Amino acid sequence: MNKFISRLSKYADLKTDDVQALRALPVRMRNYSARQTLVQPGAPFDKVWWVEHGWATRKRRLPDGTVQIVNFLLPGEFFDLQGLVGGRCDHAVLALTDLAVFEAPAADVRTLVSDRPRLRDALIWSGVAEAAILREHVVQIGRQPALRRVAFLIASLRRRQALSAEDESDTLEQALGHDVIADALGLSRVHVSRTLKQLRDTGLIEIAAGRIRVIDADGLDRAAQHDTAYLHVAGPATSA
Amino acid sequence: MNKFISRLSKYADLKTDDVQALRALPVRMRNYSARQTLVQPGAPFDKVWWVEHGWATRKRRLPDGTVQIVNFLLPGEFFDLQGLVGGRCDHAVLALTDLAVFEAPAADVRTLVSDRPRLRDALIWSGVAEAAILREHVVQIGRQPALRRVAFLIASLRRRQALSAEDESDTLEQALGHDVIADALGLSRVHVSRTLKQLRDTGLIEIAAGRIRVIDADGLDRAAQHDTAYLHVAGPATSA
DNA sequence: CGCCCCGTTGAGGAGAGTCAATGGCTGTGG
DNA sequence: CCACAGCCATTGACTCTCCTCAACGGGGCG
Repeated sequence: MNKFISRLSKYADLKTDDVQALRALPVRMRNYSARQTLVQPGAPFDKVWWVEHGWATRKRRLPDGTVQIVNFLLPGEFFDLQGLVGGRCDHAVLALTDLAVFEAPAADVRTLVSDRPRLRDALIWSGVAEAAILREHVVQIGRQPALRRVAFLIASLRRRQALSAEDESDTLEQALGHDVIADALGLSRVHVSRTLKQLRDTGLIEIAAGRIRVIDADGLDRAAQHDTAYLHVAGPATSA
Repeated sequence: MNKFISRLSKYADLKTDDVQALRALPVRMRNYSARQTLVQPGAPFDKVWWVEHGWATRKRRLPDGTVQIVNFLLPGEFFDLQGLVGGRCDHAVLALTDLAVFEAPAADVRTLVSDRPRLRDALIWSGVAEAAILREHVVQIGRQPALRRVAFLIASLRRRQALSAEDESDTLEQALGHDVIADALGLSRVHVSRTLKQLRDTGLIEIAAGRIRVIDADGLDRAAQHDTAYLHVAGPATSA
């Protein structure tokens, strides 16, 4: 719960009774192992989920077998506003690593949202932030060459993990296969390999045991032409 | 107001008092001419908007001058859940054609959302639907060749305009410049021209006075490998 | 009438994809 | 303890889609 609460706190000024209400939710923890499917496309949204530990992805498989990863789900991140309103999932959710998630019945969260405006706002913010990430993803894939896309992905994942982590590590806490990066960025595995080599050779990153370490964060942002505003890191606080 | 209300009605089972509450909003209509900017990047979200007539786009301009259109805004569509929670805009909103929008003070809509669960759900659905469109956009741009992207864009815009129109026309109600299509799909103007020619030559579409008419909707979907589920057309109704 | 915007068409080039072979690392079984 | 299999990253060679540059043309508008 803690990562989720600390993430939500960044989106709204939660009071102690809001936090207590969250803690009073009848949650259930579930564990998945890497590569396991959490949600099949077409599955109904009758629960609300969030990630406690490990990374997951939203992905779509096209008729010709190719895969596009639409987004990553990091610890503290909320699975979807759609959990609040039902419907069916238009994509799959897949564990990228060993994964621990909490789930709560949609009805209980709906009650929370009705009774507590601050929690409602925090959850809406969470949805707004994910939409911003999606928009940025469109921009990157649509208009950036491979080097910038890869640089961008690494820089943004590092920032996102910092959002709900205590220590601001310069290393991505999970190892990413080249095929994962390729499917996220619309590139081929081979070209991702070449591009990562380029980033290593220019001294921006380092890879050990599959885990990427950012050596020169500013250089990486420059390589990505990365504007950090989109993450809505500070949430409503910046709106003043 | 009518297009907005009829669109929201597709997302939740609004009662007459919900509709009355919407109509009681102190809205203000604004008109813009084509190419005018409605929202600058960085502008605060202190109002809630929706489109009554005409088309708009969300776009981002990169440091090197290239543009990526992130999404289109069609009549009846809601500008953003972010209007409910504030913050600043990470992209620009631009009138693609002459445009009429309604705006309402964020505070009034927030009250509505607090008091009326059905309206709250309808608005959240609206945000969920836009997120779905964004995900689909990522998939198309990431993993589809030019022909499929263009076919997809045309097919999906036609579907979206049908969502809040009475007549299900086979013609896109607004003319799209090739540069607009290019910026939406991450292609060059020249290549869009070639691709449209291909779609015309195979008898899938027809263009008169810049407006695209879909001749063979099924063929277009096949060309796009288009799965219509993502639009959440029927909203929660399909969740049963 | 002429300008300008926009779409069209052609030629050449660049970035990324595909195919394929190699090599390291890990896990497993003899 | 070693051999082998399988997975993943790497590298090379070739191909293809799409981009860029450029010229041309038609239609609308001043």
